[in-house]
Amino acid sequence: MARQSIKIQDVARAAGVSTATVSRALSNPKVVSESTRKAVLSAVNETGYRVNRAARNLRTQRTGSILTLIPNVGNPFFSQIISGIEQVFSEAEYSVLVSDTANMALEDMPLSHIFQDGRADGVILLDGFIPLPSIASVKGTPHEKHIIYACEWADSAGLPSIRSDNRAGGVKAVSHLAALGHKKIGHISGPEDNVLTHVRRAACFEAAKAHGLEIRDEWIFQGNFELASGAAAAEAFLALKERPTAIFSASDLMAISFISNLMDAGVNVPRDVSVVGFDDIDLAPHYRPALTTIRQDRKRLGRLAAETLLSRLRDTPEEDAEMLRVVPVELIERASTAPAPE
Amino acid sequence: MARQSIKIQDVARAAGVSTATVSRALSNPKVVSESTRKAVLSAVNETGYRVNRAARNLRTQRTGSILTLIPNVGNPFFSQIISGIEQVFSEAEYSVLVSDTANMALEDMPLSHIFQDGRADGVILLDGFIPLPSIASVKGTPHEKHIIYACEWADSAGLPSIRSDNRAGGVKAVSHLAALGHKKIGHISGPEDNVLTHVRRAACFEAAKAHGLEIRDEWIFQGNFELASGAAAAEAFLALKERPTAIFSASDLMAISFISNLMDAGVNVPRDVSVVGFDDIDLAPHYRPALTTIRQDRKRLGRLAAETLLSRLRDTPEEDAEMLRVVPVELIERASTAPAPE
DNA sequence: CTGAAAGCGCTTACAG
DNA sequence: CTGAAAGCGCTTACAG
Repeated sequence: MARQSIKIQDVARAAGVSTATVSRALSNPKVVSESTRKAVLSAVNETGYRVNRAARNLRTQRTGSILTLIPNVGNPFFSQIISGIEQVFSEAEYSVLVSDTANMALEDMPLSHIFQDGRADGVILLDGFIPLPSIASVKGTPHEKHIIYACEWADSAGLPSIRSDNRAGGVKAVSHLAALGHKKIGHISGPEDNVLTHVRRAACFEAAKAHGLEIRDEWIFQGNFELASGAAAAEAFLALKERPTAIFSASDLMAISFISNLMDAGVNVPRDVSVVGFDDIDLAPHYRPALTTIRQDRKRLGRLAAETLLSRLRDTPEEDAEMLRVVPVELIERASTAPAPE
Repeated sequence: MARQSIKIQDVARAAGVSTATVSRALSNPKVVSESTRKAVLSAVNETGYRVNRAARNLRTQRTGSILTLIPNVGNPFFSQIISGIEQVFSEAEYSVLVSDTANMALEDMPLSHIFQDGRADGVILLDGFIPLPSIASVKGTPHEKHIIYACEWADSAGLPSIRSDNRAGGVKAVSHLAALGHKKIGHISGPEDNVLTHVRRAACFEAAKAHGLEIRDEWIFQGNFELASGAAAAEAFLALKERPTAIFSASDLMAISFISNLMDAGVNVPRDVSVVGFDDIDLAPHYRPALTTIRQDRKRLGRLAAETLLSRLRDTPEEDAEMLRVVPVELIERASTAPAPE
């Protein structure tokens, strides 16, 4: 129960060896003899010694931390992804830092600073919107390989990307509606500046075309993935002279508030209109009608991103080549979709 | 655009001063003359110098990080709290670490290790369930003052606590039901081992008594704050011979799945049964019936916790005395409550 | 297998 | 106001 902080010197003294040997016994046990290893370990226990990270980090030129850059920490969508990331990295003895890009002013803060400062050994970008000059600042540095995208991405950044199969998701959603006999479909999209928006919308159009479905410009409602924009889409939908019989929404949140507002106006889901969401949030099966949706496995996505970064930090050259990992998605049929009316 | 890392020595050379002066110009500008400060600053710009944190941390014996300990990082409930914490600390130039207590084995990991390791300068516990011996390990150390609870807590830990006014929430919920003329009420509680469960349930009983409401043991449904347990409560509710006309649920998630399952069985909310939730999650107004609930301001709670810890880290002795900060809650009347039947 | 010694890159008394 | 120097607590060639 020593009070003042115990340092490696104290352990060395207690074990009757040099500090070098203590250090080796702790971080590279196989190079010391068994007897000294035991002596060191018991001295460590006696003294309650813990390695000081600042000292180790300074010496080894690493930090033992990774940083996640998140567009909005308050958005519950990210919690499962972060959880997956944290799981993998805590097991690998890394600390996980979270930063909200909204509080960061990335325009005048190159990502290279994160490494120069010694804040993290690697970065996971959950935000496809990091300014490219900021990203470019690491090009040509040893840390170039230690930044990856998860979930969102930007093509021009030239960074590895772990993402859900957004295209397959859009195709599955629309094909499901086609199989139910719908001929006219609409779409609630994400915000225009988001990559996911474009991929999911393109997939929607692609599948609609493949199945010979009609899809008019006025049936595309621009949202922002959040609840309120589903309500706005409902308002626009209700004002339509001619309505589609089915909607593919690019997020569950928009789907839910869309449905609630349709129901309020006496339009029944799924009898009058079928709705497919995207995400499969925890609440989806508990909403009424239970939401048919495209499940993305966010925890798995987080874990996969973490494993990818980890192997790059450990410098496994084989895997470095892989620039894209796609996590499969799944159609979950529930009660918000039904055969097309008459 | 120098490639190899620039250190303070390089800046000193470029500015024609000593490293001591560079250091001062950067971290304590008022002690150097204006001319040298300018010279140093422009040398910093020329060279692209950034202070190395490991070196600074080692020298100053601090880390510039705080750690949040979370029972389940994947639970969206915490995201707003974390967001509030991150806002305050990023502004104060601290990094925020997240750790899931589920991955931690706190039984054999005293919290004091966090400080000994030099992982963080302070800790925010979002988990009321940290083993007391682990907490006790910091008693009597300089870091004793740098651990606080947010949201949950444990009375016996003797740590400062920032929390919502859970009691007032329970009282407001039940008083609202009483005002609507309900005479028989039930409660869906959290898990037995959680502090919030006890406070909210006690408040429920207290208010029921004050208003002369009947509340039977069989009308108390044990849940766990999560969606599935609301469905289980609904099943138990539907099996009752005699039912209460109103329910106070200790979380919105349980309230929502409770209502969905009641509706499935032909029991209408709010016509047959009124339901009040707790939390006011984003979805509450978009569910149907829109959920009457007790709003907790989770972001504010997070911010307040961060500010409290920050002032302790900065050693403002005045505020140290404050052991309890309670964030007010608010009844939000929506559509899931109505006057008692007949 | 082990130790003496250098050094990671800063900050801060101390002296002037 | 400024500089020379010590030292924060480790790890790791280097030598034996």
